[in-house]
Amino acid sequence: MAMLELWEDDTGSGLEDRTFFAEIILPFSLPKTFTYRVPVKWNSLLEKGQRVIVPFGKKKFYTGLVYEVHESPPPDYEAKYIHSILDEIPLLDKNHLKLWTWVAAYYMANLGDVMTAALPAALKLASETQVMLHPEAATDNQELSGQEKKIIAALAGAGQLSIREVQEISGLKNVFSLIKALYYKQLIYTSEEIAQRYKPLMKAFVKLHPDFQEPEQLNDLFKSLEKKAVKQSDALLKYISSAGNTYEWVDKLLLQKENNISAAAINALINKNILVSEERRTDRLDQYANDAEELKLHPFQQEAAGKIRSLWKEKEVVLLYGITGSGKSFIYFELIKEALEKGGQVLYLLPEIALTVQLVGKLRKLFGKKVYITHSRFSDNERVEVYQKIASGESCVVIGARSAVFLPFRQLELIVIDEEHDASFKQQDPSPRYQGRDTAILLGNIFRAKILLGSATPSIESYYNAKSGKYGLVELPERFDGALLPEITLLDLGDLGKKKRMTGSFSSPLLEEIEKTAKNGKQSIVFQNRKGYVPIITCKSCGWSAKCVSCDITLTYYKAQDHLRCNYCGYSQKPEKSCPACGSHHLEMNGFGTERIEEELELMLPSLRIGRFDQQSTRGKNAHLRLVQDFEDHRLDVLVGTQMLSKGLDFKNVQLVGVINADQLLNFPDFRSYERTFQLLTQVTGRSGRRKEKGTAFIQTYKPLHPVLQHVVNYNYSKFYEEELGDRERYHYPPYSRLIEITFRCKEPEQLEEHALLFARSLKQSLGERVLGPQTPYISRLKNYYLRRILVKLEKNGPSPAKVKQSILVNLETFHKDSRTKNVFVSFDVDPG
DNA sequence: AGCACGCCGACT
DNA sequence: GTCGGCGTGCTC
Repeated sequence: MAMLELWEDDTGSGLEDRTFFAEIILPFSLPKTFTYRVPVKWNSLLEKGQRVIVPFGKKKFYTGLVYEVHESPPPDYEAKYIHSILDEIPLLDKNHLKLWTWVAAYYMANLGDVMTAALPAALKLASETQVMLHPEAATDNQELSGQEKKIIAALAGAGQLSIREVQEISGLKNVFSLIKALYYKQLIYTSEEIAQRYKPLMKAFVKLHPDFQEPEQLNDLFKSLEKKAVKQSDALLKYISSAGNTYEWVDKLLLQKENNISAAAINALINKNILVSEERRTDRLDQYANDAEELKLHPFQQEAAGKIRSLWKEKEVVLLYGITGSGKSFIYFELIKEALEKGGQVLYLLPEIALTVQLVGKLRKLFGKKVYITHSRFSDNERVEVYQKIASGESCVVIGARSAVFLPFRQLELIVIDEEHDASFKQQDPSPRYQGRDTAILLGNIFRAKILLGSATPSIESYYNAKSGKYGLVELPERFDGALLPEITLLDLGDLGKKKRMTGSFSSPLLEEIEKTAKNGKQSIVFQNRKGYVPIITCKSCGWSAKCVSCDITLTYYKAQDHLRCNYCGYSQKPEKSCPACGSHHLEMNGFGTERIEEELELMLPSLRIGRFDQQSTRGKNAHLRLVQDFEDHRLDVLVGTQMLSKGLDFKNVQLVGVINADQLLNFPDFRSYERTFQLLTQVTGRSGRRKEKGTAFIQTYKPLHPVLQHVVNYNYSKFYEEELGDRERYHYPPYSRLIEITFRCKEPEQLEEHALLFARSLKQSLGERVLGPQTPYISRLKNYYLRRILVKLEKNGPSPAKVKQSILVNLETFHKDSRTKNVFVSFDVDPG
């Protein structure tokens, strides 16, 4: 434990004779905080929001966070002592703890889950078991297995190893039991050590020794070096030219690289005490010089910014609704500039950080060094540095995905949430399952910061909030620079089929237009929202179809790799030659994925250069960028792709967008499907046409009268919204509700069915209309279990999640007593809405 | 997250 | 007969 800083005794504060206890959050999914005793010497030192090291379990030590300090000793156990304090100044203040508490309660997560999500891994230190050879170990006269000998040998070589390292070196699987055995034989001993995980980056700097700074002395020095050490004299000269005549500190590596001088020459100068060297702490974050580009707004953008400013006087949140290409970003930039001028911090939230190169570049040109980014791709050390920068209270803009809401802001002035409707603001998988957008709004409220939501296709809930007056609304109905919106046409697949005007997936009008567009030197985008070659393989004689062994989802066939894969879990297998159910060889490929569309198009229009843009074709490190570049530089005429095409790409020369089949989108079994379809089609078709040229978009469909498609064609967002909301209310899905998901799990489907139905009935008696289901979930099977789900809506003004959960649990208990079903398991989760 | 305890299958 | 699989439960 030598690495831990120990604090000085704290006597004379008047608190010496009192005993304090602290509620500590531990970084695991545990339902409560744990009570630890505060050593008397830290009575006045310990504060809420500090990180501490505490013993937990039999021997481990973990980083915990002080949630509360009080004086009530726990009644039925002896509290352990806090081992040490990690932050003298609390890392988090009451604002952040308020956010954590809110997230945990609102999304039914544990505080530990929130802590795990909120703190960079390098700030969560934990002890590791170190293994050492016992000094008096008599290795020779003991009977040891080969595996044990291997471990002893490894330890003899290294002296001390962590269990992890032992595992890596020995390559053994059962290290833990072997170490235990060796421990009992008294051949080794163990201890717990806490490793510092954040390592500051050290850089060497050099400077001319003060003894040589006078001109005559320097002259003498050069004279003596010129004869025997030409390289050194040269190096010294280079140093002087970059350090200037005040002989400043110069980055040693940079000096070497830029002037092509060897490390040996500089080291020799250091050894001779001609140069002085010093290791200095530097940060890893990109530091860009401020190019100080002037921000110029068009009058209509000025006007919109003005409207936003005045709405902020009454409302915390403003929704900026502007179609693709309407110039939203410059309005963000203007408001960011103002926030920075006030000395505040700005959070710029984006759904996914991957496709933001253009944005980051622009922000750096405008705000230079004040721009920081956080990524999931950033290293632990880099994340800690961004975290510390924000915690220092420095005025800056941080660009980040949803988890950036947990950064330790001090002076938060503005939050911009771009592409507000995007589903990836929702964290679905590990708890806390939270909606990043809504959490950001709460964060803004806590800090009294202004909040700006932006989208070309707002989510139903935000649009509703804006229309109902909860948020301010600013609309940009026109395209920037007077550019025209594309003309969207629906092509009736049924009708065109009857008239024999279809070739494979392509209707004649679409095909002709693609050809014409290429001839005119313009580009086309073909949108098909399915990966792979075919999404389903079925048996013609018995109806069997290839499904994933664990997910109950049909397997997609990928032609390039000649295998079937589950798009949900990634399971893959070789395609069957005959039907495994009936033995028939009549296996049929149904439907079209991007691979197959690309292949068809290549056959029909062989003279065109066609590319494919989906997860497969963009997998490699730079494949994605290269493909985008190829298309941008017009080395391709057509780009076939999935919904990846809708994300933030801006192709200037695209004249035509073709949607292969809109029905697939309309059939997606999810209650947000129409909204998503509307958004996706609006975004994709919006990629067509720029500047003064009007674009064209064709949507092929069997349902040309479908209201969603009609609204897309007419750019009729409000109308779409009215109908959609009406529908949702009819089906008891208000657009903004969170749902408690009660999942029943059982190996016997009949038993599960019966159990879930009965339970839902009894739950409906106490909770009424809020209970939905049992649903047939999209994934109905998981490994060898069958799943059934009951949903309970959580209304904004209804009882709290905890209360609702409590009444569900009470119900469940009585239900279990009555029905005696023991092999049906129940778990709880939240859909963050 | 660890780690202990406890109960069933394939092995020296 | 035992090792070792992971399901369950506890940690202040």
